Amino acid sequence: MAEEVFSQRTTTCGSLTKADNGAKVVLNGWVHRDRNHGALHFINLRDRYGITQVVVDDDASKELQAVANELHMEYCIAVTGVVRLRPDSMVNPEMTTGEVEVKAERIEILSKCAPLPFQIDDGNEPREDLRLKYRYLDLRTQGMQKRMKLRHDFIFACRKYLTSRDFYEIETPTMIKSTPEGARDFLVPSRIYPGKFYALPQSPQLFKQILMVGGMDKYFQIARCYRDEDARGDRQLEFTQLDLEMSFVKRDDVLSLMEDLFGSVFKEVMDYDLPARWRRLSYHDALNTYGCDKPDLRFDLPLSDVNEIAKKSSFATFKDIVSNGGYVKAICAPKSETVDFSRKFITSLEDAAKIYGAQGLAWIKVGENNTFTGGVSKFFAGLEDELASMMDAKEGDMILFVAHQDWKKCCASLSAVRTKLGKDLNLIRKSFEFCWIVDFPLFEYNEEESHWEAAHHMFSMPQAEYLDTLESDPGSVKGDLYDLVLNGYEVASGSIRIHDVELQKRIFRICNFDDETAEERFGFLLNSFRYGAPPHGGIAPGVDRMIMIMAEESSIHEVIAFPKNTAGISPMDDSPSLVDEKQLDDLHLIIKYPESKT
RNA sequence: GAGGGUGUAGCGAAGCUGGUUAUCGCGACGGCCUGUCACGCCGUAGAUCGCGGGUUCGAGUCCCGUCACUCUCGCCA
Repeated sequence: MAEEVFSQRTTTCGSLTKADNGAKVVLNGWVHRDRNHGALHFINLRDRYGITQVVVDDDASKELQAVANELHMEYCIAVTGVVRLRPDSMVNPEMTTGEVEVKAERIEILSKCAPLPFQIDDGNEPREDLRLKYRYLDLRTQGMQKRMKLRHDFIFACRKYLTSRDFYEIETPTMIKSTPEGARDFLVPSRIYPGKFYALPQSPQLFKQILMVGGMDKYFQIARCYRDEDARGDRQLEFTQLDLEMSFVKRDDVLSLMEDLFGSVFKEVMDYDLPARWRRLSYHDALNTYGCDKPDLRFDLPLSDVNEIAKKSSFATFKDIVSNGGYVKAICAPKSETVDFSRKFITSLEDAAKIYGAQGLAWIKVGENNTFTGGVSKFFAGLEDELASMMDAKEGDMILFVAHQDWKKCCASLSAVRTKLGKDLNLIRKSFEFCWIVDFPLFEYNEEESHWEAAHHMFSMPQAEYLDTLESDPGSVKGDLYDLVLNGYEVASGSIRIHDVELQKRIFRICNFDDETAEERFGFLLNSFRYGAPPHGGIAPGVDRMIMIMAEESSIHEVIAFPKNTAGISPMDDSPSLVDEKQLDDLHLIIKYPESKT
């Protein structure tokens, strides 16, 4: 190895204070800004820890002046010099190191920087694909540095807390057997066994259950999960879960552990005090009251059932839908100082509703003494006081209605209106509002394939009172399932699991897996249950989503070091990519291209 | 699979109902500058307006197609 190839730092760029006055130091870092006054140079030197001002004085040697003149932004340099106090009038209170500067005696250029494809930290954020292509530059920005720290702090705090509660961190395989339900699997072809494939796990579900059978009692893992589905702002094809599982627990043990965990983590990481216990809503109540199973509780605006009064109105559309067993729901938009309930605004709300299946959005403006104007007001003649009182509507408010045959579509459409109102009317409080959604239905009917399937997954325990009616009335069965919702995002999902072979088989059968298929697919799980399986349950918070919300971002890309774009491509390393014929041969694969491609 | 939005110099943007040489900020390059901290000042270069076709005397602008990115629906136990 070479001897000393560069002057190694004695401290970082965020640490010097006036207590260090007179100290000889070496700093390593990047040229953040370079202010050249001819004979006088100011260089803001940046590393992960902060920024320190380096000065090249007019008394500097010719050599030092020459090097200083050569510098450009993002050059990686080593500065040897002496810490000194800035003149009083030159102190920069904006910088933590603003009371001092380093008078350079020597500057070494460790690595030059090519002309930048975009500027770092100048406020003009480039398009995301460019940021992703040059992620190593993007990561140097203050925002990314801050979010990577938040991510580390969050994960470390989780590890620490769970360890204190007797959890073991255990890794499970990332090449496993493909299972037939849920999302599409990513497959890994086997070289040794032609035609056979591993799958990348969609979650460590079965393995963590088997860890419980193995007597590990309490387990967690920062687990990478893979699902081959289209991306969104809050999800991509590979993501990270804080996966955990516990033995000999009931639902409330898991819920209170999570409350304690995040209470501790939010305090430690953000100095934020969460309530000790969080609101619980049944799945049905969440849909009925907020229209969706992941309500944003940073603002209220509940939905109301107005079937009864709709029936009494003279509006044929509502009456028809109600008499055919459909639903009419309404929401009251509070009077706003900043937003005018114009035709244009109402249309924008209607557009939001239509995305989720609403045919239209009916509206009424409430005036003085419950006088109704506009929209469908004339059909509610004589019902003004009743409706206004039911909706708690006051002068200046607007009542909005969605009517639909299908309860879920009615809820979802009006929920979209609620969300838009929250944003547009500026009703969203700045806070972290957790809530539990519990009592999910265990099964949903798949119309296309004409059979029942698991609403979450097939390993969740039905609630005891439904054990006798699983087969006769699957649709009404509620499970010991729970979702954790934060600010309108689903951030965790879990359940108490089945640990009994016969019960598990009954669930498989209802989901259209005969015993033979179930044994073939899930035999290893069923087998483990034959050897003294403990009651167990768990949950898996999405790490990316949690940190995204904590960072007040709207895309998980902002909290993942190297994310894929929405098309599943990584612009930096250009994956996915073609491979050599030789590699395909080794894997016994022949590519069958779609017709449109070459 | 479907819909919306965006695409103008290395980056971020402006460019109105079509009208001369496409504008601004940052950056790059050259020069000046002793207390800046988004330093300042003077100057220079840099754009087939995503791509293809059409309408028109004339297209960055209008129309059709296409590609890329992005948001959303479907999908995501």
